[in-house]
Amino acid sequence: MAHELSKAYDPAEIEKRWAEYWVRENLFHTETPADGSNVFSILLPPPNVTGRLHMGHMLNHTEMDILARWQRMLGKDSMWLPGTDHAGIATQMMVERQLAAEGKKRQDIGRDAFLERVWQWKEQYGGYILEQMKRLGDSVDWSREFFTMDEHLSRAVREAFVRFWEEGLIYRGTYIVNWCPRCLTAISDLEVAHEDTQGKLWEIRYPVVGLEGESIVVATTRPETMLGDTAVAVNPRDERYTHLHGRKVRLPLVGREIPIILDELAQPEFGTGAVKVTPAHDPNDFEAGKRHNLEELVVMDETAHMNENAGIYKGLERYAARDRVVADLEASGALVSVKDYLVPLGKCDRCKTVVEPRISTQWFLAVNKQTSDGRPSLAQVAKDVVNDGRIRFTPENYKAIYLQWMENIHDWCISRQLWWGHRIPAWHCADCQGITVERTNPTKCAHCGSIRIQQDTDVLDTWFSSGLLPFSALGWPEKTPDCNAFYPTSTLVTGFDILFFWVARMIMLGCHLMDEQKPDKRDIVPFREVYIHALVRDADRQKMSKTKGNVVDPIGVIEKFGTDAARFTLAAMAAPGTDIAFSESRTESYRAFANKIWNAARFLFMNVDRVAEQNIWSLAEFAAEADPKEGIGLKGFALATLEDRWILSRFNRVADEVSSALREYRFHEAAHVVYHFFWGEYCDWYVELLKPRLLSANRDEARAAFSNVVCVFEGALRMLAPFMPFITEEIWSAVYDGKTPLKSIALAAFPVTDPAQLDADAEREMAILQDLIVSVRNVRAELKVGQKEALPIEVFTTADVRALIEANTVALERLANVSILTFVDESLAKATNSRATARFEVRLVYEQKVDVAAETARTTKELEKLEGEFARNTSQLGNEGFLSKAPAKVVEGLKTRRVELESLIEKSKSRLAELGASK
RNA sequence: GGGCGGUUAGCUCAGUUGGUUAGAGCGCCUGCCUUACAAGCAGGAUGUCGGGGGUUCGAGUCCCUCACUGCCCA
Repeated sequence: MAHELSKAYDPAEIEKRWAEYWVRENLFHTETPADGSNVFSILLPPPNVTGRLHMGHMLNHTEMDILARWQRMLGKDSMWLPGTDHAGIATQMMVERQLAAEGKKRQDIGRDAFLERVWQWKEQYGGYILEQMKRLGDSVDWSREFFTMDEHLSRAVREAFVRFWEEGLIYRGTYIVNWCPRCLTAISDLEVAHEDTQGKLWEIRYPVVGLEGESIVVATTRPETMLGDTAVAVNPRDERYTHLHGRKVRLPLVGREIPIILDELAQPEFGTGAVKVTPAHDPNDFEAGKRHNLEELVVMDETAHMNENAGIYKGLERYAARDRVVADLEASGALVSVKDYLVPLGKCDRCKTVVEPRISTQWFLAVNKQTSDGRPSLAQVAKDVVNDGRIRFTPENYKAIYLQWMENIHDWCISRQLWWGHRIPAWHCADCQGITVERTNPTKCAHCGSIRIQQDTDVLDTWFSSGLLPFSALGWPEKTPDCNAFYPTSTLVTGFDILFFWVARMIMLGCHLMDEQKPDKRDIVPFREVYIHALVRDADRQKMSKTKGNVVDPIGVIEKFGTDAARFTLAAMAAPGTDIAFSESRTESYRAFANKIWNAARFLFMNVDRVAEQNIWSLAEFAAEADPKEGIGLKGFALATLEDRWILSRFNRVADEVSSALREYRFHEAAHVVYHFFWGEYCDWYVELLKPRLLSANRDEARAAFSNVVCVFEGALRMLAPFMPFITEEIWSAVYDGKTPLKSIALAAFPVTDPAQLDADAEREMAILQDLIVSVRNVRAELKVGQKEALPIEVFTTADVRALIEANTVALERLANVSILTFVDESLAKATNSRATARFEVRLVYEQKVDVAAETARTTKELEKLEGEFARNTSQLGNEGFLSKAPAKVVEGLKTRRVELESLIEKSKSRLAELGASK
């Protein structure tokens, strides 16, 4: 039979099969709808082609997949767009490494041949991470897969560049930029990681020209740059130097005379209050240099070796030069002191080489400038759309972080001196030096008509192209049906580490470039919501890092516990704003959950087979009734007993709780709710209560029971499917004996609350019954009665609870192992082997008595707790302010509780007295 | 230096607008191979919610302050 499940749950086999099936069937392809009114669209943060899946990806993908599947099951046109990023530096480095193994450099083979090699590399290894994504079960639309260097995406990059150029927002200029002397390229501010490093502070004496014995002492952490000093700055308010205004100093070692300038760059409070100024090698000095028209004397080359301007130091690497300069300063007596000093060193994000500020000609995107046609700046719009709620951040505090960053943003250096990437579409004229920027490759200079033009050699920052993805991947600049239907995307799920790199840039670029396509200005944003997820750390809360060796490999976790368990673990731990301390013990427990689902299915199928043979009921009857596209409540559920009414009500309530949680990205809550419902309610109580009816000789009763138990089970599978897509797919298919009405559970409907199926009475009554059963079990455990020994019990209670219990004696007998149930007319509070609650008192009829000492201790503690609560209750209810100000509901609750407390305290006291007497 | 966060059971973490008895998983203790599940079942123990002060009828939740700690930016 098609619903035969293997005895042991084996995720590896199941997951492999379905992962392949989903891809093969193109199951998650979404046709483009006419408009975006019923769309849920989400863009995958494209992993680098060089990338390998890590735990951060798995969290990120799990969350997106839960959202995408949930929305799809809610009937949305759910489209999750996958792709990879060409990752300029990273990819270029991979191929350079290959070349190095052959003893070659990229310059040896030339640009064209090199790019050929990169493409080869990409074809061969670039799809690795996409294959890993398939193992995660990501429900992406593979038919729309993109690569940022694809032709149509490259065209979008070019169009964006040309437009910005035409609007005056892209400009070329000579500025001081962050330069990586190893990668040999400029990098943006964001790609520099500042790190406090133990260094030194050298104080150097610069003699004042024409004033014998006078000098200025400057402090520096980079003495080698003194070779490029073109001034010394003092603060105009600093009286220590007033008499030196207008003078010059003589640069030690070099002998050059340089002016003393007055500038706020020098802070009187700091050290001697005087600073050396090296405009070509420090960003602040560069600014000061501009203010004072100083010469920008470059003393290093692009590889951070000293150049001819450094005189005798020429050819030395910067740190070797530093040692020599310091030694020479010391020898000449110009060195005043050396102190240990914590230096905030900027390092290249990619290769950790210390960044060298360097003057060079680069391309920039102006972010604080109005466009030539009078539109507000990119940064302004990017702030507006967040301030006015067109984009919403979760957790909310990222809004402030984002806005603050946007407030202080500088122009973006978008050119990189790499070969791999989108080459800048600008042509330089050898005759008139003019720049030609066009949509199609020009053949002559737009300014002088010369044909001696050459394309700029730089490429664009990778983030420039990824910043366009929310629309370029949908076909922009064309006004495609995809742009119409899927932009703005519904939500963006990503980590805070790329909040500025990527999220902020998508907002700037998206709002600007999509403005013309979206008449409703609410729709210009690249996404309506941003969910920033946490960091996955190791079990000890340490950041995972290769150097620490504590990196958890997601594929390893998947192989050990299964994808479903790994996904569920991450979901269950993904509370917004809180880092995840990933632990295998948690994963183990969620594999146990998967196992529980598996065994529940086996149990059902085992019983189904039995009754099918007797022609009582079969799965075909369920399949005939089922409408898997209908998500409201449960259809075909027959209300017969308390547990039926209860589980139906709980199912409906939980459906709503899961969706509410997911709407607010509270993945952990959604996971917990569905976990507890399936295990703690469906398995532990409903199935247990239902077992006798499954075996019932009464045909109608048995049929109703089977129908119900399978009905809820199938509904629960649909509720679990976004979290655990594999096991639910496998079992759902089995429920239909392999003849599913839809190609996948992923296309079925997610449960939605039917208010008519909520039943508060049933839930309240069930709680009493559960309480009674647990009380009996509790006393049994204390008496150490064997599991198999049935005992008579006596119950003292009110008429309505009595009626409730009488209607459910079978349940009581089975689940509490009760032999005979007797109702008595007198309180059992004092009786031995008893338990008292506010609704009933119950006693086990058993000659052996409980451990009096242990029972006394337990009851004493209970009494203390009750009395504590009673005292608080009394003081609150005796408080005028409370009575007049607290909501009526709360006051009523406390009053009801007071009556209960009085009764419980009375019962505990008499119990204690009785125990004392029996000693 | 500027900004943001965290401190709740042995461990890792939840706790939505202040409101009745602060929860989960793991771990721990006791008893069970009850034929769906030992990856299981049943029962149990465990918290001065970092310290101090304040607002309030009422504070784990809001404010101030101190301590420790993490992150981002410069």
